[in-house]
Amino acid sequence: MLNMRSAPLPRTPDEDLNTPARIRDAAIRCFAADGFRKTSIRAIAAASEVSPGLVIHHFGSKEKLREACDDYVLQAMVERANNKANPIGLQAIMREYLANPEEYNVDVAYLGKALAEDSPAGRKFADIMTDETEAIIKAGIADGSMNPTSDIRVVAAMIVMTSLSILTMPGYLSRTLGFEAIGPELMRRMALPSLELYTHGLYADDTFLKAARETLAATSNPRKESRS
Amino acid sequence: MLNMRSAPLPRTPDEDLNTPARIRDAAIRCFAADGFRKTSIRAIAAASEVSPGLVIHHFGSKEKLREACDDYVLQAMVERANNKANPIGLQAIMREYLANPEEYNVDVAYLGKALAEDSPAGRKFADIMTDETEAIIKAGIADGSMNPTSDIRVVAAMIVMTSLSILTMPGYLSRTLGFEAIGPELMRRMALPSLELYTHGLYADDTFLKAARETLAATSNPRKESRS
DNA sequence: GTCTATATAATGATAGAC
DNA sequence: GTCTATCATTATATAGAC
Repeated sequence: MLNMRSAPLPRTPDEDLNTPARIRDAAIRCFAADGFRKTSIRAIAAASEVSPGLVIHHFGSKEKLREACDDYVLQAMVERANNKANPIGLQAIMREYLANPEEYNVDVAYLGKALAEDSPAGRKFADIMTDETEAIIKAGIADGSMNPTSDIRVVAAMIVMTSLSILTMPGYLSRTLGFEAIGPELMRRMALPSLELYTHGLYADDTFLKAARETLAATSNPRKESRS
Repeated sequence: MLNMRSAPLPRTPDEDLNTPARIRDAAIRCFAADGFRKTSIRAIAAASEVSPGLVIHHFGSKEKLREACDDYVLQAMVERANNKANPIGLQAIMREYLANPEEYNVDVAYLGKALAEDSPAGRKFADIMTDETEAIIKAGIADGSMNPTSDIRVVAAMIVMTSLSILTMPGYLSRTLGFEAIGPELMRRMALPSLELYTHGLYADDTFLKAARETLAATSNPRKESRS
């Protein structure tokens, strides 16, 4: 049922890798730690213990190296994502975090930076996640396990944004909750209250909702200044 | 009751500003558009129609210029934030957006980049917003308008993350919902479903919540490997 | 395949004329 | 106050030896 069996990644343990792969992995670590823009070819060369020239020789340019990293990380993440069970977005990522301790964090951090920098990999990941989330919600509403909504896509986007925030603003979250960093402990603390929120909602009654409905109805076609 | 009266900002309309102020405003626009790191002194100089040397002459360094921009934007935002009414985080920002059309977006975009780049202004803004949100939730629970939770701080963090995502990932949100950019229309579309989510929750029953409670209870003190 | 050396460009910051 | 010119650093990328 769960995919806790397969290791975080079949990513070959250490340095029985060939040079391009070692450079790529070092680049992924660098990009994950400092972001693409801040990371220099020199830093990647140092991290992979080769010369800066060799990095370019194998990948052509920093941009092409990024593409290689994007592809690699995306494939790894999507692979894992496809094994995920029901609970939506946040819970899914939480489970992943809880299940896999380290190693996994590199890809997560990489995507976090990719999302924050709005790079191609970040966009693609967000889009995939949104579509999947929307499908899950649609199915949930159909089978009665989730509440209907006036706009599934918006709900999917909101849930995805909350989930992705854990990746794009890990410093904020850990600081706000008093942890040193994102990790199993923090995730465990969030598990229950987040489910409570998604189960019971925040507002105790329909006051705000009704008010908004009326406001919107009134504002909906509010006699725009004459069209002519 | 609402603060729609006061203009978006008393920020003096155009260029009856002295040079440092003009440079600062141009820098804010540049940082808001491209982020701090990507923006060069030269770009700011061009945008404010002065020489690169003058930018440094007035602010000492790019970092000091950033601090000046941070202070200015933060003050403007906090000022507005203090006028906000009840509805939590997301709704508050939505209202701001709906009330103020343009001009306001510069500050919002600035903070979005600041948050994405994890700069001092972004941190401070997020922290302020979290504390305020937590206080509002606490009060809401006390007066019965909001549902109790096992961890107010976590709920506050989640709501803040969702709200801030609109700032840190504006491209994602508009793309996902099929808009050209963040704006009143998009905000209007989100208003109702987000309130529905915060009012009724996503899950139709307690299944997941109960399951999580049991799992956590079982995992809580799961006989860690002997402590010795 | 891998390195060293270097070309080329951009950046933040300084110096000094006006 | 404002500019021009320039320095010093850093960056990506290239060239050619080994």
